[in-house]
Parts: sequence; structure tokens; C-alpha cells
Amino acid sequence: MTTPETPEVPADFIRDMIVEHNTSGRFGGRVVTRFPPEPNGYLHIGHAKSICLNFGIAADFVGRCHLRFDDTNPEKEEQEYVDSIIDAVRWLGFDWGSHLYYASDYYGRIYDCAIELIKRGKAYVCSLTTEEFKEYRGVPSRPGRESPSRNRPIAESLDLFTRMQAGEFAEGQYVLRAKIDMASPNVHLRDPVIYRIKKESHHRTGTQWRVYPMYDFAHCISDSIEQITHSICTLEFEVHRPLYDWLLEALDLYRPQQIEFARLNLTYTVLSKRKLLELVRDHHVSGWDDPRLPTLAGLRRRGYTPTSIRHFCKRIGVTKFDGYTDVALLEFCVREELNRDAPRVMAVLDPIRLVIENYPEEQQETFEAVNNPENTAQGTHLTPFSKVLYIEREDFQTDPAAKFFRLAPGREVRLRYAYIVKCTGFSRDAATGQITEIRCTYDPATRGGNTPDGRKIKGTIHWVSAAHATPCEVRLYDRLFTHERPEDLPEGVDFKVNLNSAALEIIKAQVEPELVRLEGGARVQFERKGYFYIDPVDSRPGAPVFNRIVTLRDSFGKNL
RNA sequence: UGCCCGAUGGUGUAACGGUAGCACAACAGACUCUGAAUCUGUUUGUCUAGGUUCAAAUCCUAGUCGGGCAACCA
Repeated sequence: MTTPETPEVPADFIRDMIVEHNTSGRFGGRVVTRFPPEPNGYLHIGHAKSICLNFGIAADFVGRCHLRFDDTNPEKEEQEYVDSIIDAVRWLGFDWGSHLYYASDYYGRIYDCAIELIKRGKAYVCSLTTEEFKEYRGVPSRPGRESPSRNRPIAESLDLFTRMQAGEFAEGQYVLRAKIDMASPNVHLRDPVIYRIKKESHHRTGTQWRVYPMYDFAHCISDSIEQITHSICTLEFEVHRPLYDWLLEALDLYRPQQIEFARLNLTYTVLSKRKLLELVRDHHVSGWDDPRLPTLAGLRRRGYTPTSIRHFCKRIGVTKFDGYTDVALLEFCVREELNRDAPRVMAVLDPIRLVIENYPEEQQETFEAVNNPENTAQGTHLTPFSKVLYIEREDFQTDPAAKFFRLAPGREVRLRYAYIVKCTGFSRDAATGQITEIRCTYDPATRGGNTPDGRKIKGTIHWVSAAHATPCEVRLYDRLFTHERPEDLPEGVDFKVNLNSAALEIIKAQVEPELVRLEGGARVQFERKGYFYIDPVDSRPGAPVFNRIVTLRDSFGKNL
């Protein structure tokens, strides 16, 4: 599906519908979308799907996308959340230009709409208590009953509503309801509440208002005011669409098209604001930007790039099917980018000494390491070598397993960029049985890691020179939950039982000198280990802290 | 048990009445100074039953299964 001015519009059912609208002329060819977060929490990867959809559609169809805060519940909303949301959308790479709006900016006009609705006999002030309200509403399978207030004279409703805003009544004493159909099979049409009294101070309007519009009332009017063409929301609002349409028609207002799509579910994590808030509030994680979290702030702190997240959102598609996306796809997206871009360095995460017996004590030399084999334009760097090195503890086995082609007694292995070495022995701590040191000899003829005699060396391992290495803090992040679908639980079981206690492991690694020179915010590949991000908050000059973004794929076995 | 929505390999998605394709994952092989990357190949799919049609993943009906809806939340 394409339009003349947008030759490469990716197809999904929403874009298809927009193309139809453009063909039929329903919106005169305009395309205006909006991303409407409630500022009551931090944005997560699920919101990224919506952001990419809304801003992506605007870009594809040469329209525009507004950022609008749906701030109609002062009890839950805070400026901190507004700031974090603005920051996150910007970081993701989207620009709303001058189109930053707040539903609270429309309070005056929304209030006027309520007055108008009353005047038209399509809304009334109801004095039922909350309990009575529920009782009168009925249940989905049984019709409700009409409130005694339903036929309150218009003048009286007008008077009451005005006095609700004047602060004359207590919260809960009255509500304003749309007069629709108490027998509707759609419960949302059973005279829904559209305004309630709240004495709470609002983060933007302070105490100016004593009545606040409900979502259904505020949202459609806000969309209408902004001349939105396509009001895209998640599946749970499907049953609200008749109300959305009814309200705007009752007010004779311009009506956008609401379209619902399935929200993102990701394996091994949770994407519910309530659960995320619980993890933060109860200190199961260090904060909203904890790198274990699927929040955009967390992914950012972990080292995920905005482009990888955008690619992910493109790849998952948009449908009405409520499925579960494999987090492996997200991981693939960031690996794909970092494989192309990230410089390679050597760091030993679990160091053990390797002593080269026939290498002169005082000798040292440097080897040239390729920064990025995928992009040789990134050049090379020098890495120092000496008699005592650190290698990865798991790269040595006293009794090598089948198909293990790293170091073992009597075996040869290549030290990346340096020499071929042959293991001559090792020492063990008598008490613990732990290996404390490995010994080997090197073959001077293999300088640079080459084999002039043509001999094949299957294993190549990374290393650092003990005398030149710097110990650095490395934070090994893993999936937050141990279960693919942590929310799939028997009745009454808390989702936190599935929390992965190994989702964060803090270690001291030995890194090559090159690494200490890099600045906070840089992303690198530790050869054979994974991609790491220099934590911009906790790193200090000369003392970087590394966050593991994601491991390298490993077809041998579980690597650290 | 009322209403709304949905169902294509393990996962996500395409095919808009005409050869079921792509990506991730998994597995196998090639290559490799990263057990990475790259390349090649393989396994696995239209929820069920009817109907319409020369032809159905696609249209119709019924069923099954899954999700949503009964905040003065969004």
C-alpha cells in the first residue's frame, strides 16, 4: 500500500485504514496522530511501540504527531513523570515540534462541553452514592436501572454542576453523567460518569478546578480540539469507542477515528505500570532507571540504543492479536547494531593468572588489535603483553570436556593477537581445590598469533596483561524474571516470586588499558563476552563502570 | 452463562479469493585469530466443523480456545 507522496509506507492494518481514508477523502488527506501518556509513571518499551507507531505514521504520511499529556487525575500525576516522559520520547528520537499539549490545558473547554451536554439534555448530575451507582449500573449480563436523578431538570443539573466546580460539595457527593442507555449491553454506555469532584491539587492547574473530567470525556474532546485524525489506542479501549463516538456526536464536534491495536507483551519481564511501580517503590530495583527494568530510562541506562529499540518496534509489527514477543528479538536488534558499530576490546571478567614460563621476566611488547572487524575504518589500538596475564577462568579445564577447544594441560591455544601458548601445568589451592594459577610456554615463532608452519589452532582466547590491566566494576545484567511469562501464575501467587535474583551480578574485571581511556556513554564489545556500556552515572575518569547490555550469542554453552 | 475483539511454525508477523513467505529462536554444516559476525541448509504452521467457489488462511455459519469490558483510573 502506497500513496504518491509516501512511496514506502510499511503495511499494517492501521496504515491500510489511513490509506483508505486518504482515498475516500474522509479527513481531506490530513494525518494527525498523538501519543497521549498519563504522567503517572515512567515510559517503558511497550510505550515505545505506541510512540513509534504514532510518530512513525505521522512521518510516513507527512502528517504530524502531538505529544499530549492525559493529565485528568491529579491524584496520580506528577511533574516528575511529565519530565521523564518528555525526556524518554526525545531520547527515542522523536520530535513533536510545537505540538506539546496537556489535557489540563483544555479544562475550560471541556467544562464548557459538559455544560453544553447538560443543556442538550444529554447529561445530568447524579446524586447516587458510589455503592448505589454500582448497584444501579447492573452487570454486563444484566441491564442496569435508571438513576432517580436521571430526569432531573436541566436547570437543576446546570446549577448543581456549577456548584460542584464552586466547591460547595464533598468529593463523591455528586457526579455528572452522560444520559445514554442503562440497558446497553456495553456497560460503558450505561450513563457513564464524565465529571467527578476532586479536591486534590493538580500538578499544573493547582486548585483552580474542583471537578475533573473522566478519561472518556476528556480524551475524545482533546482529540477533537487538536483535529486528530487517527486516535490510536490499545485493545482495552475497544469497548470505549462507541462512547467516544457518542460524546462527540452529541456535542456536534469534529470526530477522529479511534483505532485499537494490541499492546506489547515481552517475555521475561513485566510491562504494567502498576507492577513496575511496585518494583521501584519496594526497592526490588534501584529506581526507574534500573538497567534490569524494561523502562526506557532503564534500557537507556543499560546501554540500549534508541535505534535498536526503533528497529525492534518496526519488526514486531502492529496487529490486534494479543501475543507475547520474545525478548530475544530485542536482544537481536541491539546486537545487530552494536556488532556493526562497537569497538572491540579485551576484558577478563573472571580472571585467573596465566604465567608464561619461557617469557623473559622484564620483557614486554605491544600488539595491534583491530577495533572493529566489521568496519576497519575504526582503526586499531595497541595492547600490552607481558609474562603474567589474566585469562578467563572458564577458558581452562583440567579435564577438558568433549569439543572444548580452549586451554587444558598439554594443549595449545591462541592468545588473541599475541602468541600460541601450550599449557604446562597449573596450581591448586590445597584447601579449596580451586585453581590458582595456570602455567604455559609460548612459541616465539607465532608472534602476532600467526602460525608460520601452517598448524591449525582451533581455540583463540582473550587475555590482559596483569601488569597493565585495571580492575573495574562490571555489572552483569540478566533477565529480570526467571519465567518467560512471569505474570502467568496460579490464583493468588505474587508475580515477584519469579524475580530473578541473578539479574544483577557485580564483579571486578581486569580490563586492557585502552578501555580506561573511553568516556562515559561509550559502548564496546568485550571480545567473546558481550556488549557493554560505560555507565554515565557511576563512572569516573579513569575508573569506568561497565553495564552489560547483552551477551554475545554463544553456540558452545552458557558463557558468562 | 451479556457484549466486544482475536486465532497462520516455538515466538512475532506477511499473504486482502489463485505457489503459505519473512524475521527471531532452534538445529546442522561452511568459514573464522571473537565458539561472535558472515554464508548455506533443515525442522515446525493456516484452531475445529460445515458452507459458498473452478479455487478459501482469506468470504459465510456454528463451535472451540484466548483476551477485554461491570474505578467517581487511564
